[in-house]
Amino acid sequence: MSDLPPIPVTGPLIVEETCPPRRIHALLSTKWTSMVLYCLSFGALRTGQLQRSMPGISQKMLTQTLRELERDGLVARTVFQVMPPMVEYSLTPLGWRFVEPLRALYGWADDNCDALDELMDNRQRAG
Amino acid sequence: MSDLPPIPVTGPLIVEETCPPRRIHALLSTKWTSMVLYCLSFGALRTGQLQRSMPGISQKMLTQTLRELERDGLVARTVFQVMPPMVEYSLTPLGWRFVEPLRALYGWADDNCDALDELMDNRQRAG
DNA sequence: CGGGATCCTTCAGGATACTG
DNA sequence: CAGTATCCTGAAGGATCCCG
Repeated sequence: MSDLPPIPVTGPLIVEETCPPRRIHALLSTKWTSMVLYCLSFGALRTGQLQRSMPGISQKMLTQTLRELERDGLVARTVFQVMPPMVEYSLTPLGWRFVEPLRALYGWADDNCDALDELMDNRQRAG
Repeated sequence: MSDLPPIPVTGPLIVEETCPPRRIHALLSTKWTSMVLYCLSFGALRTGQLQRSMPGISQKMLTQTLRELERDGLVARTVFQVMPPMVEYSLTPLGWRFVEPLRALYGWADDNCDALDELMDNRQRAG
């Protein structure tokens, strides 16, 4: 909760299409990616558990998100050869690296509900 | 870059629809909102400057995003009665509060390009 | 239980043209 | 320069059904 004074810049700041901020935003702006990573940061989870952890996610979007995270090397998929089927998802070392900024962001949100409330109040009042 | 060991939980973690993490995600998941806030955190900017700061943004989306941020009370709009028109956008005190987690996130991205690169490499290899 | 395949809806967001 | 108004489409994402 520091003061964060404006940083004086000599020239205008340019946020290029491929700069790190834009890239991390592209990754996290999809609806469920960050939530899945966040949930898995509390421990490996089975598909059903994961779905129940995120009320509102459809079965299709859950699988799709997991497939993408798997492809990106952030999540590992472990299949247990039993009946009925049992699959477990966990973070890879690379995946763990992305947890740090996520926890920071969501931790901030938890600690600053009042800011979020204020925002919603303003939105209400405006229509 | 700490270790971030998994946090043991007694019951399953549930990320409710209205919990702070989901709310901050909803705000930042729109395409330009976070970038506008980020840019304005380096100083007040005029419309044209702002547009040039974010290559790729259309004039329509810029205005739309600014209107929403204004409505939410995160951005202030100052009109100077001159010809040609001159309008300046800046962060409100509430807006400044959201800059902290944003700078943290984007700062992390800047410091961890290699993680982002690794992710993209994995994605390429997978097709 | 996990998940593939389809179909369908929505709407974010881009392109364009016009006003003051 | 700043902003509004249309038009339009691509793609995200939800519902559903079926399979091992």
